[in-house]
This record gives sequence, C-alpha cells and structure tokens, in this order.
Amino acid sequence: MSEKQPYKPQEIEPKWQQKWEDTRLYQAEVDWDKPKHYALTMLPYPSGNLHIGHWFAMTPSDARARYMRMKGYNVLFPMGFDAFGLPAENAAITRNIHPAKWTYSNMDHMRNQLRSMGAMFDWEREMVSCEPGYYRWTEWFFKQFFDNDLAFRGEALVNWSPTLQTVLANEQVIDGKDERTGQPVIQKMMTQWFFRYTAYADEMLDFSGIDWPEPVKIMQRNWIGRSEGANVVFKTEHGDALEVYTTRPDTLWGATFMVLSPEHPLVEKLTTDEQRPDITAYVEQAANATEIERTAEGRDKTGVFTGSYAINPVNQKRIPIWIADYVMITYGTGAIMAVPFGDQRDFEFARKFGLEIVAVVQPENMDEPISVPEMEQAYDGPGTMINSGPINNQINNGAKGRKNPAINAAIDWLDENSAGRESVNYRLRDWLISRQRYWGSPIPMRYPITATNGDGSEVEFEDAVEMENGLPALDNGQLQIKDGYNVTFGAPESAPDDVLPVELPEDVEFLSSGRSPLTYYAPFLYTKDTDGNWFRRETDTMDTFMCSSWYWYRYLSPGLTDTAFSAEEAAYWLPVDVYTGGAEHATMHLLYARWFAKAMRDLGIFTDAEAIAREHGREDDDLFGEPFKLLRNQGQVLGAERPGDMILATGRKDGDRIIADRVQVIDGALDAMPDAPTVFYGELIRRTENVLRLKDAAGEEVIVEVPEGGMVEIPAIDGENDVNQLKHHLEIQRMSKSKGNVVDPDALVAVYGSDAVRAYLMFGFDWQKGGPWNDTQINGVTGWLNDMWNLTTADAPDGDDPDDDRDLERDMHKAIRGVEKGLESFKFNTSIANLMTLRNVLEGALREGRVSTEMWNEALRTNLLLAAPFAPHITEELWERMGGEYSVHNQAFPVYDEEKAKDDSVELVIMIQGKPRGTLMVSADIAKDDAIAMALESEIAQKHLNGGEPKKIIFIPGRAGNPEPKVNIVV
RNA sequence: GGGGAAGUGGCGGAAUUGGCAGACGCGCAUGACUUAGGAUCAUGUCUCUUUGAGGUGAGGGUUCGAGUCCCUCCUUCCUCACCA
Repeated sequence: MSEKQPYKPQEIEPKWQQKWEDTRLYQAEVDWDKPKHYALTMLPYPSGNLHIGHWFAMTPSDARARYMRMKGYNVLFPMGFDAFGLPAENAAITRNIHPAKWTYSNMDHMRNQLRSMGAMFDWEREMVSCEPGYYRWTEWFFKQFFDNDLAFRGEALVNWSPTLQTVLANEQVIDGKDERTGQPVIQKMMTQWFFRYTAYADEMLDFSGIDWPEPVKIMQRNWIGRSEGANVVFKTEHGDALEVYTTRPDTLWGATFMVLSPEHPLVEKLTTDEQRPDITAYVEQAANATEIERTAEGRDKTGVFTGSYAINPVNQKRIPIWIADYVMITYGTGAIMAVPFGDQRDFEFARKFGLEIVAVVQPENMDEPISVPEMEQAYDGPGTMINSGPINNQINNGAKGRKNPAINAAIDWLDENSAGRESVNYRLRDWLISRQRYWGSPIPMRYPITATNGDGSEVEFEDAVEMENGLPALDNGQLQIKDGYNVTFGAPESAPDDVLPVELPEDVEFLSSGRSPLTYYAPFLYTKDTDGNWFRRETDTMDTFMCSSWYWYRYLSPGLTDTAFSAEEAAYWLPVDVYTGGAEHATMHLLYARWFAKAMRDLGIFTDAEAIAREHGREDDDLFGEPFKLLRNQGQVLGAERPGDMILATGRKDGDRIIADRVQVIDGALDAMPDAPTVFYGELIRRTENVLRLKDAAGEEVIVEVPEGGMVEIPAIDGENDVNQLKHHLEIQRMSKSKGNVVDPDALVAVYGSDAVRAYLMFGFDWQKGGPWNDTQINGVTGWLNDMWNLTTADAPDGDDPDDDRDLERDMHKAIRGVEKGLESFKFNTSIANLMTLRNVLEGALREGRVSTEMWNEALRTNLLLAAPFAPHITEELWERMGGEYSVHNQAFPVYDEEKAKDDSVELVIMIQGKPRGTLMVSADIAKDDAIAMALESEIAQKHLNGGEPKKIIFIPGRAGNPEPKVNIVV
C-alpha cells in the first residue's frame, strides 16, 4: 500500500475482466436458500457497433444489479442478441455478405465491446435469437398458439412496403412511412399470419401488481384503446344488414345518413348506376393513396353518395348512404351512422354536402331551444335528450358508456327491440407477424400438396411436375406443372415437433429486388414427410418482435434441447424483478411481451414451474402472467449541439444563390462586415454536396454553391481543403452516423477507462431523462477516480482524536444512506454525488491527520464497497491492495446505521412567517418545548415580535436526511 | 386536435415528496506552487440598492410554510391521430 503508483485504468481493467471470467464470478445458479433477483436490460440488435446509448442503458442497470448482489441477492443479469432482422438482409443484398456471416461477425465484435463495460453479464447464459437452438422454440411457441387458436391465417388490408417487399405492423408504420427506413407504405389486401392480440386486451389493461412508469401504462392503455358502445344493425333498402359501431347510441335518433369506408364490401352492391362513375373513381383514388396522402388532405371532408338508402332502425327514417375516406375499414365495422349534430366530422361532412342535421340534445344551461342552422360546430356536451322518441327527456351527463343515463336507456331500448346490442371495441388490431423476408424465424407451417391428372384422379406429385435432383424444378419460384396435370395446396398444417426447427437454408442467393430467397429456393420450399407426402412450406418468416417476446425465458436454460426453458429455473428466477430499457418500446415490445406471458400461462406452459415454486413456498398469486414486475426507462443520450463554421464566401450572384469561387472559414471575429454585394458571411447550417446553406447576421438564409475548382480555405486544417471538411451546425437531436454527431464509447474507454465512462454516464445525466451529450464534466469523474486511487494508496493517518473519528464515521454513514437511496430510486447521479462528498471528507481527514488508522481504513473500505457497483475495476484493484479478500463484488454492501449518522448538534432554524431568518446551534435531540423556548428568546424572534405575542408557533423536528429542527413563528 | 412529460444559476443537475432552494460536478474568478500550465492545491462563485431583502417559465389560489399541491396561461419535448 505504501508503494505509489499512478491510476492506470488501461492496465487494471482488462486484468480484472479476465479474472472475473476465469473465476466465474458472475455466474448465477439456482439456490433456493438465497433470495433471487432477476435483473434484465434490453438486449441489443447486432448492428455492428455498441454506441453510447447502449452504455447509457446498460451500465447503470449493471450498477444496480451489482448493488442487489452485494445486498445478498442471488442475481441473474444475462445478455444476448436480438439477431434476426432486416439490416442483415440488406447487407446481404447490397454488399453480398450472407446475413448469418454479417450477424455473427457483428456479434463477435460487440461481445468484446460489451466485455469492456465491465458489466456482470452472465455470458454462460447468452442467447442468440438467430441460432436454430433458439428459434426452434420460437417456432414451437408459434405452434402452441396455432393449435390453440391464438394464431391464424387471415386476409387483411396490410401495410405493404414496396421498397422492402414486406408487410409491416401498424406499430412500425409512422406517418405512412416505414419506421426504420422512412420509405412509403401502401395498403394492400393479403393473406397473412396473425396472433389474436385482442384476446388479452382487457387483461393487458390491468396493471395491478406491476410497478411500471405511469406514462408507459397510459401509452399502452391508449394503444389498446378500449371503448364502450353498441353495435346497431341498419338495413339497406336492398335488405342487406349494415352493421355499425357507435359509442353514442343515445344519438341514434339523430343519425341522418350513413358513411361507409371506401373499402367496405357492400359498396359495390349499394352503388347505383348513376353514381357508379363517381364511386369507382373515389374508391380507386382512396386505394392508391398512401396513408400519408390520405391523412395529409387535412380537415376538408371528401366523399361520394352511393345512390342507395338505409333505414334507421330506431325511427324507420330513410337515410342516404355515402362513402368517405374519413371512415376507416380497420376500425369498428368499417361503417358509421352519421350524427352530424353530435360529431364534428359528421357535422363538417353534412354541412359540405347539404345533409340533414337533427338536434337530439338540448344543451345544459341553454334557455331557448337549440337552433340547428345557427350551430357552428357539433355539440357533444351534456344536456337533455330531444327528438329521440323513447329516450326523450333522458339526462345526458356527457359520461361514457352506461354511466350516462341517456346511453344506458338507448342500449336497453336497442336490446328490448332487438335492434342492436351493447359492445366493446378496441383500437388494438390483431398482431400481424408475417414478414416476407428471409432473415427471420421460419413459420413452422406447411401446405399439403395434391396432384391430379386430367381425369381429376390423384397422382404422384413427382409425376405431375418437372423434377430435378429429387426436388421440383422451379422457374422463378414457380412449379413447372406438366401439361394435363393440376397441383393444389391444402389448408395449412403445422410441422410436427420432431422436424423442428424448420431451418433457414444457408446456401441461398439474394436478389437485388429484395425478394425472399425462401420463395424460390426449392430445397426449402418443397418437402416430403416420411410417408412420401409432399408439402409446400410457408415462406413467410416471423416478425422479430416474436423472437424478442420470450428471450428472458431462454436465458434460464439457453442450451436446453427438450424444452424452451427449465421449469425449476423458471420457478426460481421468474418473474423478472427489474427490466430496464428505452421508452420507445412502450407500445410494441413491452405489450407483445405481456401478451406472450399471458398466452403462455393459459396454455399451461408454466404449470410445472408453478408447482415447483409452490413447493418452495412461493405463494405469489400470479408469478407468470406478467413478465416484468418492475420497469424503468432510461432517457436518451442525444447528440451535442455544435456551431457550424463561420464562413466568408466571395463570388457572384446567380438567381437566388451565390456561386462562390472562394470560401474561407473565419476563426474568431470578422474585422468588419463586408459590404460588397458579392461577399457573404454567416454560419454554415447545412451542406449537401457542394451547396452550402449559411445563416447571415440577420438570420437570413443564403445559399452558396461552390463550383468545381472553387477555393476552400480552412485555417485549422493544413494542406488543400475541400467542401467536405466544412463543419455544419449540429442541433441537439438523436445521434446518427448521417448527422455526424455520434459518440464512440470505445474511444472514450481508450482514453479514460471503462470505470470513468460508466461513472460519467451515471453522474452527468438524470438517467430517466437523458439529454444532450457533453463531455466537459468527465473531468469531474476522472478526478474522483484519481482521488479514490490516491487516497487509498496514501499513507494512512495515525491520529488519536476521537471527535475526528466520530465525524468521519458519521459522514461515512451519511454516504451509505445517500448512495443506497440513489441506487434504489434509479437516481445514479445522486449516488455518485454522495461518493464525491465522502471523497471530500476523506481528503480533509487525511490533510488534518487526526483520525485513527483504524477509522481511516474502515472509511476507505466503506468507500470502496460503496463505489464498487459504479466503478467495478478500480475498486477491485484497490480492495486487493488494501488486503481485502477477492472479490470486492462478493462483499456485503455497507449497512446504514441511523444512530451513527446522527449529528450531535445541529442548527435550529428560526423561521418567521415560514421564512428562514436565522439559526442557533442546539443539541440534535432537542425537545420541542426547549426548541420553541430558545427560538422565542432569540434576537431574531424578539425583533420580529417587537414585544407582541406570536399568533402561532410550529415546530418541525429533524429527521433522517433532514436533521435540522425548525421553529416557525407566526407574528 | 387528443393524451403524456417537463420548465430551477453560465452549464449538467440536487432538494428526504409540503419544511434553510441551488447538494455534487463542470465552468469561471482570485491566490499558491511553477520556466510554463489546458497539471496540482487553496479560497470564492444565485441576484440586488447587502445591519437587510428578493429569487425555481408567467399570473392567481390553498397553507404557519409551496420548486413541490390546485386553477389559468406561455414554452419545449414525446406520443397517438378523421377511432365512430
């Protein structure tokens, strides 16, 4: 310890990482004698590089997992890869690398990067979703759902991306564009695989028993979008039933027309010859419009009359049927009854096309009868029902569902007259899991093949088609059926368990069109069972959200081949105690995960685990129905703001732009603002190729074009310069390669060490909030680590002042409390702040030199233990140097002792009218009456009382964390 | 348009959830040591008309006491969006 060596993170960090692995320090094993803690952080996609956001998400989660471990929990903290997905396939198409090769080499690289974090990941439990050993069980889950009617094949209007040649889930379509690539998405009718997402809609609305952030719960609630109302059947004049869903059955008597979605199946039949041209044109226009065009049209309502009429079942009124694209085929029944009086959209539509408006509610607080012609907008507030036959005079209190007397009466009336029924609707659609891609888990389904000859009698498949090496010969993916033969495909059936996994073929070729090779690769496409029956395989693969909907179960037993996970491991570890990750998963991954858990539970997949758990006395009501007991979201680290280069451009004007033959970057201030019309000065805001956008002093945008051979001068960069070296303005926004604002964690680790990067990320931000990157504060953290090193390796003081010992002990316990509180509440920045305060105290104590060696060493050890979750390497090194037993991460977390943290004397705060006006030193355990007496005698109080009597005196006793007692005197 | 979160020094951010606002750090200032300092150490750092007073986006309210609770408004960010 006396030997002085500087702190060199680059030397000690790899050393300890190696030793931790060699000694299997972080391997978690079931131990029923110890309480368990399953800490989970969202697994990365193997994009190729870990970015600072991964560090920001994972290292605090690691710190907390380490803390729980030191608190005596048996902690499981695993890591894996969400390895299927489009980028791998795009790499295959554009760069001719096989998706598997690309993915595996990325994972190798990222594994090393993850190791450099010094996190306590249990690598022996790693799972990789693209490995057959994993997706075999993804397929198995699919089969379970299929066999139990939770998975089905259906026709649906889907989001089709022509660019990606695949279908996307609603959640993946943002503003009519693909969430990932930003390419347009169109609507198309296709046969696809779905999960019955709404089967658990109501259960997923129940968050009791789980501790999740309120915003996530609200987002999920809105996403599920439960609404209560009624389904009402209108009859067309042809006699067809036209069912509508409404949340306002009370306004049925005001329904003066109907509107169908352009895609509604009855549109064709209802269209009269006279209206046909208009209707056809409108339907076509709506079909070709992408979602973005359809919504971008804004407020202005469009629509066409079909020429047909329906009968309103409540009053037998004949009402026209229109079509309009403001009615969505995907919600409700794809048709609405329009009540222009009460619905703003219907109101606008009626006004535009001159349709009737009937008032059905006399608004509250309106003396004269409501006048429809004077209305400027629909009325949906409370009042009394009018013009509504049997429910006239009912009170409409504006509430939703049966809580509204008018709605209640209307539903009862519908029921009694068999005109409709109460119903619940969800915004949530079934989960579309089909993807027309190669790099995903195969869907273990197949279609039996029947071959027939001209007579219609069955023949061998081999005889009906051209064959090649025992397989059907394909032409562009198509069977070559011999003349006179016919081949049909039967209803889908699941592949038997013993052929799982249906493996992705490796030696496939990728076409630049992006078409999935599975659709033209015969050995995958056609298969024969042992009885010689031929099948065509399903070529769709699963949405990768399917892979990530059960990965934390696989961590329990990643190598297991006979079940997806071991019942005993599940019984011990589940549910996940803490799940951390980004809030952007609120309505996708986190909702899918909940659905999955509930479906698994109901299919009996947890039955064995549950029995084992009960045997061991775990009596929780629902161990498996919710996957994550506690969820916390970290914020996002954004790119730093950076000013653009200040540029002086000289050239000539050409239209609205400047053709500059000379562009200079000006360092510092410009001597004088140029006044010539051909010289411009401003900050470079954006550059595309050789076109620069400058913002001049007046804030006006100036476009400068640098022609071929134009001179570029950048004083800070030697040699010849070109436009590519100009730095443009960076706003605070998400980091991305194209914006040039990414922060590379590897580079930071190389300079400062992993502990410093970890500590900086935890100290510099509010973890749950995130914020723009700014590395100026990293000095504060490296200083702290250096000080920790220097203090621990310094010669210990050898004093004998019991008061100083007591002071140090007190500060030590205050630090324990502060660090612990921060970790418990995910406020990692405050934990480190408390450690820095302790550092300041230790420095003072060392300087004064009056504390005993014993106390000093105890304080140092406590300091290392408290810091160990945040900076695992330096603390391990110093712990060893202090003679501590390996490993510091196996030690118990220091125990906070309130008595020892107590101050002997504290400041008594004297407040006048609630404002602090002065203090007195008093004993920490001063009694209320004594404190009040002392306060009243004080000069400050006397001054304010000015001889009078106080009106009121309030005593606020000191507490842990806020030890100062207060006396508030009201004069 | 609906829903949500947030607004605190020059900056990142604290504040036991109603009890001394600005912890901790960055930056800055002054000084020390230095040939030097972008190293290190010490001291200081909310504002003002400084025996005191004011101050947490603006305005109002509840309270002995409000950054914290309530109402109105402004700003920013996120999210859903013609959902019947």
